Amino acid sequence: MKIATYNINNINKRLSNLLRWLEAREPDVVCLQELKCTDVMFPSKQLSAIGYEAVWKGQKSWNGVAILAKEREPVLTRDSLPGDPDDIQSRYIEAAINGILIASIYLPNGNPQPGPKFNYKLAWFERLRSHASDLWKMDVPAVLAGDLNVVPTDFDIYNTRSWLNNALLQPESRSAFGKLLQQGWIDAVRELHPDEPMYSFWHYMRNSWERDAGLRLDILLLSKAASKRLRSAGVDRDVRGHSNASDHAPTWAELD
DNA sequence: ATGACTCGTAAAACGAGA
Repeated sequence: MKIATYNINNINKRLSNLLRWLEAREPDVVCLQELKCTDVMFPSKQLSAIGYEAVWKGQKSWNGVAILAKEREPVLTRDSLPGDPDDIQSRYIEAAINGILIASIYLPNGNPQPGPKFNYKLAWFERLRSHASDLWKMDVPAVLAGDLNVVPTDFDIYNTRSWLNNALLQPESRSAFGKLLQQGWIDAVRELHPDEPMYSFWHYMRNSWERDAGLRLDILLLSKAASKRLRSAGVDRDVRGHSNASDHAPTWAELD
């Protein structure tokens, strides 16, 4: 069962890129982020036409998350992260598919820092830690997948020189990610590829793709029951080089 | 280098993204 996460950076603007990748790689489950469309604008008919059913939580202009499943109906379990009823940003959706609990996560970017956006990021991260802890205790196959907007270590970025003040590299962001690992969650791609950077994002600016000036931001965290089934993981890098591409590439893990 | 791309939105050579 191949489970992928892909920050699509506007699903309607890049629908042909998405459909092309789905047909080529045939992932069983796809967590999408940055839909950048309202609920009524989500292209469910086009996805259904190639065999993917979906649950989604849209928002005008920004954010927006979805979960797709091939030849299956995802069973929605939540469409927001608990802990702040006043948070109206669409950044979390969760569904059960074929016996696995799957979350699609678009963690706040947090720039500029310090400031209110960074405070929101850290507060959101703390809510995620709390919810992840509850899921861990359930001891079920679960996958937390998404754009976590953190560069976990200096090995996960081409060069830190121009990024030192960025919210993605701050010790507070890295510590918050570290707390998820301390709960026991396994970083699937890093687990199977400890010696390669495995970037998943290349900025549109400065010829980042051509220079392979990347960051590893898109991550799949596996519960104990899910990690026992981990067989392979990777990044579909070639997708980043296509015309009209998102600045992120699909990242995936295959479970037995 | 408060830069650089890309886009949505609206009427700002702007803001958000990362």
